[in-house]
Amino acid sequence: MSYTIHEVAEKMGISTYSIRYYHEHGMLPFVQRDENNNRVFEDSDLEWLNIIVCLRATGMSIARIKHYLALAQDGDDTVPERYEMMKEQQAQTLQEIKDLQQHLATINFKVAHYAALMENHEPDSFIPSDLQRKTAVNH
Amino acid sequence: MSYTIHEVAEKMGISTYSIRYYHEHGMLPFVQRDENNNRVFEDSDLEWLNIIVCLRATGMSIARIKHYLALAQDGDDTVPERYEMMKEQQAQTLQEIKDLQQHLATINFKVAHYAALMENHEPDSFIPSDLQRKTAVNH
DNA sequence: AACTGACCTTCGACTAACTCGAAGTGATGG
DNA sequence: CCATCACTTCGAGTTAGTCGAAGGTCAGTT
Repeated sequence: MSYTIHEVAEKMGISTYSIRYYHEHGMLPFVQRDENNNRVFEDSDLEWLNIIVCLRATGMSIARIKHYLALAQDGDDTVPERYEMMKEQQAQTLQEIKDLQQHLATINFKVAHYAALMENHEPDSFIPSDLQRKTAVNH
Repeated sequence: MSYTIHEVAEKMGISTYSIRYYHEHGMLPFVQRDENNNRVFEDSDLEWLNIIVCLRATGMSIARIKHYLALAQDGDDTVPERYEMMKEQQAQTLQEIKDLQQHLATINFKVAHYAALMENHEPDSFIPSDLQRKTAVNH
């Protein structure tokens, strides 16, 4: 099964711009062209791209992803390094989720605060106290 | 209590560059200067900054944060709009956490895959199958 | 008095990762 | 034959920092 760049963009939830950017930067080495020079994506390309999207979304840089892909094309000897990379990515992503949950608690407090203000028609206290309870615990 | 830019950077876990950037862009309107033109941060500035860091970390753009701060300085009439903004940020952050958890599952699978390869000294299959099980469910 | 080092300042250049628009190519369809 | 559509390349623009150079102020030391 093969796909156009727009179909791939749709499937992966990213823009065609990004896909071209990844391709231009050598991150989709197996993508073919048809007789009109249009990119043709196979399922195996989508698998690559899926990994790329996953690693980007969890904060890995383009340079590091390129390094990872180079390792993957270099055979079995690189498995330990790839393992280390994924372990690191795993740890970073876990931390990122924790951070987001903490920030979410702050936002939850804000939402509740404004909801209360609107409910009770209390005057909104001026800026300092509006921002006062930044470290609200909320879980 | 007042703080230098380096103390604030340390406390907030961001760089001094970012703090200057926020200040230059009008996001820290109450920061004072001492007699040598150095920035002096009060606790109320840290409260502002804490909100800024929270909103940035959850993906709000600088432009939108500036709008939010402008609303906050505009008095009670803007509470409903601020409420809507925080509701939206809340929803986006929840979604972002879900997405990250999904990506984490993919990474977990990769880690397990490489661990198995290293344990069993199996040859690493070539790229397509290496990337095969991208949609592993893992929760 | 001059020097050193620790802080801070501004300014302008640079970066990553897109994002977009303009101009062009080639197949399809009325 | 011309329009429309889907794609192409290329170069410029955007966001949110990140950094280094050059310089001011002060405290302590030689």
